[in-house]
Amino acid sequence: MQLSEQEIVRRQKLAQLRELGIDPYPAAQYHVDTYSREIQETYAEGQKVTVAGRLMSRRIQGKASFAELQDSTGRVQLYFNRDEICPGEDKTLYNEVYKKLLDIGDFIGIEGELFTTQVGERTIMVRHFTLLSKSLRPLPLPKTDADGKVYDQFNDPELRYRMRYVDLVVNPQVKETFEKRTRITNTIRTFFNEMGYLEVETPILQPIPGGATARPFVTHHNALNIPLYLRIANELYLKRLIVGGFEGVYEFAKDFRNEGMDRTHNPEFTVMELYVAYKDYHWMMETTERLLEQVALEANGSTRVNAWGQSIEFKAPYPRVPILEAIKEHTGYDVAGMNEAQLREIARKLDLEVDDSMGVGKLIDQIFGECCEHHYVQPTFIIDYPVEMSPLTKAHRSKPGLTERFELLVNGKEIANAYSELNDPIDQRERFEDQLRLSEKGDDEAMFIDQDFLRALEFGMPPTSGIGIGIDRLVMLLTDNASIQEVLFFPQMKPEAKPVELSEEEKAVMALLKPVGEMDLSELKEKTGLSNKKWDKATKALSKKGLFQVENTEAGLIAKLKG
RNA sequence: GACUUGGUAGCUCAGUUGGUAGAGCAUCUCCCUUUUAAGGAGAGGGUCCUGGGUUCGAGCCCCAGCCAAGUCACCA
Repeated sequence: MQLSEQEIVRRQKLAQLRELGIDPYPAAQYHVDTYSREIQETYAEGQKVTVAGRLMSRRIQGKASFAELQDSTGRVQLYFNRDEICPGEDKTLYNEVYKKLLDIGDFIGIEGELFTTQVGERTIMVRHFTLLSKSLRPLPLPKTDADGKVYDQFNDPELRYRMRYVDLVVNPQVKETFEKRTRITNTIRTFFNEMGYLEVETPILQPIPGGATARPFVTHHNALNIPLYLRIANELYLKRLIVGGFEGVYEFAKDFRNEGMDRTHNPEFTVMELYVAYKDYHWMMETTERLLEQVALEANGSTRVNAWGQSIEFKAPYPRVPILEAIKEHTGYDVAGMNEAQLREIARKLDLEVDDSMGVGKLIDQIFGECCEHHYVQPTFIIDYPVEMSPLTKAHRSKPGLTERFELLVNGKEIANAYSELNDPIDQRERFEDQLRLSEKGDDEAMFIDQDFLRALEFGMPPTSGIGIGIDRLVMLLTDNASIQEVLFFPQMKPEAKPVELSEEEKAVMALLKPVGEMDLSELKEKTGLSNKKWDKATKALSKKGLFQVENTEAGLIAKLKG
């Protein structure tokens, strides 16, 4: 491993600490009795405190020094004085250990007393300090001046996402985003728990990926020798639980979709799905607007949220707009009752891209998505979707061809999707068969037929209303982040390329093989002039690194370049 | 997948028709008892993303590739 100068220096310090009899990674627990935030909030002059955290900055001035300690709640200033720490003749602990062998980023424990400096900063007078863990890599060190101007900010998104641990240490606002995320999910849990609904867990590995239209990830179960899919939704399992007699069930589900990645899509993402028996989609709209009002309030202290340059008011109620009226309003076309050919004609007039695999549902979805969606900035329920784009939704009680479904749009983005669940097993089987025909036409997202789910419906499911809320996008909205990567601790990234280091022998082999690509094995060996042992070692190492492989062909053994 | 922009020291960034790689912070050495983004003085630190090409000479120009961000497409 290639070490930078600073990393080498820190390793040397590690050795020197051990020579002084100081364990840089002690095993014993360190009893903390105070957090930095408490010191700022409930300061008492002279109070004895024990704190622990990372050393984040130092200003050494001879026999005295100021430093900053960062714990899980924030930062507090430390004052190190040589003669306080080393009352006797031996000044090693200050001069050597503190000044020379500690580094920014090290975890230390501090025992001391609170006092206020002449400049008015609340500070700990250090009496004893304990090294708790030595840091071997230098942290980036953003600094903020009195005007709030930030210097040397650690802001390269690639580095921040790949090394989220560093991002969290040096960028407090990043930590706040994730703390807020947990507050949001806790609020939702409390809300549903208080309504008496049960939080459940359903399979992530599914033999049939159902409940949504999307491309799944496929994996394989060895013992059963069958393909399994990572779930794209958990809807069909939660409905089985309603069949089983639960009044209301919900799950925070990680779903997986094998699709592109951009600032609003990660291959794995979180959806909260809720199903409640004996309810319909009107009830669900009322529940949803109450829920979001509560969530916004607890996340930000206000029902009004400023995000992406918009001021969004989450106070209930939200308008209900039928999708066909939205299309009529924003395009001028009344598409109610149109067939596939007519819709395709309208889509073409609107300069939308369409292809022959698109059925009525997808065409309407396309028109709405392109021409209408972005108009809905304030929370709005778009309701009564055509049956063709809603294969799991109950037909509308009074409007033929439509279903009892709504999507909640905020800032032009879909935040939730909900409906009165289809519980007619015969209708459901026909809808699945329609999907199968779409699939045969080339729509690779159309749904599979889930026979077990149909069997469950045949035993009878009460009238039920269900909803799915995209948690990542909701968190983005409530934390004013434009990218999903900012609200996921570890967003998916391409793997980091590992630097491949080659020995002299391995280089010699590669040098001969690289210009030709492949070569007779024994000829290659002879040309390298390596001993048997060295040849064996070099080629094995190269194949392990994925650069080289041997193929057994009719013409004999052939050495080939790989990768 | 397409286009645009970027990749230079641990971090943030400069780098002029193509002519010996720079700054601030961090690091190291020395000096310094209540400071505040930054105490003073000095020193060290580089695969300029990778591989080709043009050239006497490439961080810079050309080609190919890798990674990222943004926009679009795809995708609820």
